[in-house]
Amino acid sequence: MNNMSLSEVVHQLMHSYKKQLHDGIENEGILLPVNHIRTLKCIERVPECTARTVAQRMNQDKAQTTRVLNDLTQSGFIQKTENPNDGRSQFLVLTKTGKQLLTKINRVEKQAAAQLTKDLSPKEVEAFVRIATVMIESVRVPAAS
Amino acid sequence: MNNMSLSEVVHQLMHSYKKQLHDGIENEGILLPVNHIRTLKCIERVPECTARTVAQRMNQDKAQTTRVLNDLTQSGFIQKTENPNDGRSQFLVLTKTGKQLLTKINRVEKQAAAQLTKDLSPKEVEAFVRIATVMIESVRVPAAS
DNA sequence: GCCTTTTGGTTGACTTTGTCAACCAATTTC
DNA sequence: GAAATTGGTTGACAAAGTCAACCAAAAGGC
Repeated sequence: MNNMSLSEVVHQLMHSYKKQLHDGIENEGILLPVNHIRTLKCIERVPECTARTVAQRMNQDKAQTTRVLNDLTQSGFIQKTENPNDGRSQFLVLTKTGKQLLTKINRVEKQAAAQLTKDLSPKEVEAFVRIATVMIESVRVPAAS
Repeated sequence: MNNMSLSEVVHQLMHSYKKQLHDGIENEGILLPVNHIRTLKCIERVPECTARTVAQRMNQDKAQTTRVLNDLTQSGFIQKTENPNDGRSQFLVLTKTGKQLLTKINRVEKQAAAQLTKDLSPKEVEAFVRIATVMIESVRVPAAS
């Protein structure tokens, strides 16, 4: 039996998943990197989403977040609108095009996840997500309040 | 509760783990990217290891594998020796320096893994690795025999 | 209220990881 | 023995990530 270490399975799972998702997305004629997709989904899910929100939720460097957001803005998938409470900040809003794209993305991601979990029970998948979340939380630096 | 999707936990776990490992390695005064470390560990574990073996075991593009191996060779951690059975191929051998480095790396990686799994039981960790392996296998393209 | 500190976001420059194509020599296949 | 395949290499590029420096807005402290 191929007995991979924890670190090795995390690497390979990441790679497998990204490839699966990427293949699915290409089949759908979408040319967006995986990270852009994660960002769109974050914006979809979080009310009054800002760049800071995305960076935090995605555990990502703010410089990187800004760049992805700029790409998505230029592609017409999102818009930045003024935050009335903070002049430095902008709310991120999905455009019509962005929403349409996300419909496709959500379908593709469901397929990718289904492919990955086809040999697993729902309980096992749930356990996996729960355990992974515990690991993530165990090393997360708490955001300043 | 923060209910992350499968894809999101995989991303964030990957990121958390790499950062943990990277921090530990930096503390040890080792300046090697995580991928180099994975490669060294692969060479340590597999008898008669070749570039092809590494690429396959790590689910990685052979061009990328070659580059990492060249870096490690130049840094004096491994050596390429002739494969008597195949003129195209070389066996990869850890040098003394490479072995010493791996001793440190194995310690750091153990610490990183311990940190990540500190709130989990051994059973949960084992379940995680098993479930992850099933997912990886579900999308792996079988290597030509 | 003014000065200092912190924060949200941006840009530059760079590293790391990953991918695809084209190539060459060695091996395998038929 | 010629054709196909394979192991490995190099070039060129994209994607993901990091660090530093910067600016304007907000918060904090006196």
